[in-house]
Amino acid sequence: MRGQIQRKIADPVNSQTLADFKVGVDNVIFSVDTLLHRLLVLLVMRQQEPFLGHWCLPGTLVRQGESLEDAAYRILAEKIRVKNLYLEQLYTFGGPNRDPRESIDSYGVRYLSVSYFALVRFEEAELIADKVSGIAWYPVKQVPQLAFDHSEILAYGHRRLQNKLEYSPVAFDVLPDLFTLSDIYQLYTTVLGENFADYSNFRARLLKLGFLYDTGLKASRGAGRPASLYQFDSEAFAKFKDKPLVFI
Amino acid sequence: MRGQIQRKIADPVNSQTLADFKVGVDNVIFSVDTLLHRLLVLLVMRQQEPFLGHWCLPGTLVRQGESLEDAAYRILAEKIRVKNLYLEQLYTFGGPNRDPRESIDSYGVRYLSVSYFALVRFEEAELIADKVSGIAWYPVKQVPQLAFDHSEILAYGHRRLQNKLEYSPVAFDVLPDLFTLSDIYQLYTTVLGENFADYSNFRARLLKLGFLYDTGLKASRGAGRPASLYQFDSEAFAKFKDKPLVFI
DNA sequence: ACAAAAGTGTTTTTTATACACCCATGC
DNA sequence: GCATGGGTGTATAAAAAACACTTTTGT
Repeated sequence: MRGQIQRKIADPVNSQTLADFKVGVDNVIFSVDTLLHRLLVLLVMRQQEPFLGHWCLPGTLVRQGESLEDAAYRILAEKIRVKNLYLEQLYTFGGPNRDPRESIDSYGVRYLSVSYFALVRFEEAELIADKVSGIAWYPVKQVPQLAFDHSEILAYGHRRLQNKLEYSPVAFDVLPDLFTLSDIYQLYTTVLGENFADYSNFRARLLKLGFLYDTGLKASRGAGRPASLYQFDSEAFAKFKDKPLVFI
Repeated sequence: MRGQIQRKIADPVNSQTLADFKVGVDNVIFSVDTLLHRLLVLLVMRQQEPFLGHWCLPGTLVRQGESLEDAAYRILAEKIRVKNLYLEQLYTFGGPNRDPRESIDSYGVRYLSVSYFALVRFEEAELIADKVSGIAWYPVKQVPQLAFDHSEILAYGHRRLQNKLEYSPVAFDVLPDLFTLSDIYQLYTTVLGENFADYSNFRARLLKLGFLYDTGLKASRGAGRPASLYQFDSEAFAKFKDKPLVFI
């Protein structure tokens, strides 16, 4: 905050030492492939220097009149078509020398990244391939070294996802309208690992919360007993707003 | 991210529509007056337009070569002298029109604020009054309307403080080397309100964690039985790192 | 002696964890 | 009929919550 005006009035001495910033938004977009039991993150390949040909998180510059969150949604919409998603601000990375271009044009320009974290439904998400570009879902466990400090951003986003899943109902923003309890369970095990609770206890806890409505409909998927299809009851969930919630 | 260079090379069409940013850091600095049972936040009075004469959060512009966190520490050090504190990034507010100067010099310049949240020890903190200025601890419940969107930032910081206190040991960063269990209890009740747990249960839970060492020393403060003075044992605490922690 | 503050213990309720077992379907 | 996945129940352990009581000080 405080730009030219204050520099002239209040701080003429230090005016050269202030940093000028380019502000961008980078998204850590996760999805869960429950069939293959993999947590995926969306990566794009850089089409120009620096880091030409390296994978990185999808990012964009913020436009005039556009909020940071709008920019995050825009970048997401440019890369994938998806109806339901969860998105929130993650962290702001703004240290010096996080972008090699800072030294090149050496006007003291700094590159700041406000990162956002998103979770989308894998089965629904449709990747938008632009002409040239590389764009792909990468299993989080197999992500290569990323451009800039994006590996660090991704690691931070991964931790946030795990916490979010345990303490808030993000999963339901990403599940289809009708889903089975084991759909949820698969999602949780994939993201959190196998050691958090067995199916039976997970089930009991979730149902006791009372915001899952059993439609009576059944889903038959190959062998085994057909599962009940549930619906998220946002009215019944409303009373949990503000209260801390543990889902695992 | 991506500034002049990319504008010329990759996106000449939209170059006018991109926003330029002034980046500042604003701190929400809390302290707890356990004697008067009040949660306090540090406010300063603006010395220039816009919002001349209004209270706001202490903030600063980021300098060349200075990280965001460095800037946050610098602004804190300019306002108070304090040895122990907890500080972390809070949130980045960067929507359009959050600063009236945007419309004035209308070059499309945007004012972005990376906010930091800090907790310091009230008894130890010494306010640094610069020549003219107003600077004061305000009870959070009695804070007036603040300049810019700082009321919103404060509200966000307040929520974060409450969560932090419940789930992490921030309190111990702010307690003196030797403290009594009721010191901690007072701190918790002041921040979280009176309805979280009674003293007896709070005590039992905290001691069971095993990282508080009873020095055997006693603190006698007026009437009543003298309290044992405890010490935070960071070695014994180490095993709780990474694990989720609930303190209330 | 008694009020005030610290500290201990006990009882009840709730929640977590680990299982064992029954149910409905496809092949 | 049996493998496969869905669903229920139970027994035990641990934790949370409520509250009664004892101890040690100052006055």
